[in-house]
Amino acid sequence: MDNSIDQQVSAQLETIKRGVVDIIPEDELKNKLYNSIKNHKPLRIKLGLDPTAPDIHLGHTVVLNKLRQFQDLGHEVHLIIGDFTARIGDPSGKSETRKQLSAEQIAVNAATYQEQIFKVLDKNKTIIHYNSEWLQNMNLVDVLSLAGKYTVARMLERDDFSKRYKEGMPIGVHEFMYPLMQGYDSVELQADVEMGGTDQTFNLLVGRNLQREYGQEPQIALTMPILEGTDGVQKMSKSLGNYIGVNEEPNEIFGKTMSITDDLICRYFELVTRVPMSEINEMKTRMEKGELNPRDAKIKLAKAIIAIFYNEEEADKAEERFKLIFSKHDIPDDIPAIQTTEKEVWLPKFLLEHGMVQSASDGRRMLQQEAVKVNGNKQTEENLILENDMVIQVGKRKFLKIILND
RNA sequence: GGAGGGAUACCCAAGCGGCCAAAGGGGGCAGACUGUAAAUCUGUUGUCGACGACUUCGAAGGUUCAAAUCCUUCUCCCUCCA
Repeated sequence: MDNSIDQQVSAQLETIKRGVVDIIPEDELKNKLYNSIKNHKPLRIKLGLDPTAPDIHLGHTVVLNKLRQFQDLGHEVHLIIGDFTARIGDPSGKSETRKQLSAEQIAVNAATYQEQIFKVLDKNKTIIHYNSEWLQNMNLVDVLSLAGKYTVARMLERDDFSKRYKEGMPIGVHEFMYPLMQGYDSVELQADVEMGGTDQTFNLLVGRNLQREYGQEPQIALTMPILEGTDGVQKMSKSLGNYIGVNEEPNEIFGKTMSITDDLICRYFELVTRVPMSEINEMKTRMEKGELNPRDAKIKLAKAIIAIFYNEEEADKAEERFKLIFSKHDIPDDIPAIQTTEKEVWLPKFLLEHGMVQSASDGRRMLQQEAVKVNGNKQTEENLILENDMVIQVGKRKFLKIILND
């Protein structure tokens, strides 16, 4: 073996191993990398996407980030939109019936998806496929031949299948087809590596086995951790409301990042940013020694995240605004302004009309709790005489500027 | 097909005729504090121009001076047996 190639392999491997849970098997990946470098042939990295949930959050970017690293190392990323699977739907009504999507809906979702994905991925090094391209045209003979390559016993290795089987819960026969379809995607693609969260491990391994059955060199299964949400306990998901979305405003991202628990800081750095590991480890020891205020580490983290989805400039602006409001308790200058001709208002209703409170009752409570400020002074009186350029603040984060029209 | 158990606010969960706009916990919001929208502590958490009124305890009826609580029907969930 060539020494300089070996060095390149080690270097690539180090980047690749950052944050991963499992590389199955690592030796084969080394070989693939070696051959790739030697023959100047990029590896084909696969990721399957379900076009049902078009809102991407930081949790999704963990995998995307890894793909980006592969791209930066010169490899090819192949995204597979599972339009065929989504169109069939999953009628096994047990847990959350998977909805059947129309072709138009899938197209819309896929477009939204891509727009968000390319905030992380390099568009020029990404190839998009739709699995209906090959799955749609299979006939029953093809399907049975595919099914024949796997056994029921092996299917039952999958956790949720074996669990449901033991508990006497129904398992639709077609459900066995889903891992096979996903695995067949790898065959069509001749994938070298397939990525996924740890929950995808079984499916990734099916792909490996199928490729072997079809006479191909099997893919490497590479799994990434499931990221905890801003609460630090449960996995990040939209329905739990503990997510940071890639499409959110820089100020929102900044604030939400500042609200994560301290022990999540390094994990976020490792999994969602491109900050070098050496730097992260240094911050970690300095925080442990008390030399580095976790708050400052979080500021750095928040800026790094914004820089990925937007740019450095937006990151700086968000930081400035945050410091102004929370550290100096000042009033920012880019607050929403409303024009009005009213002179005197009843605040509970007025605040409600401008979306500052949930209801008039809520508004009253805010006043009672001394959460309302007018031009920086506490306001407890329910009636207020408006003045031009007056700034009304509810809580720490909601501001409104009054422009009086005569 | 048979037997039983359940459905209460954003979520979990008490209450089983008046003292219930409904305990407790979680979450949310706010205040204090600080290192920050971390942690901790405190308050608050149906609506209404409001010491009162109105709507709410799976749905619809009924009994009662009075119903989340009792009765009837219906819908949905769960457990056991066949």
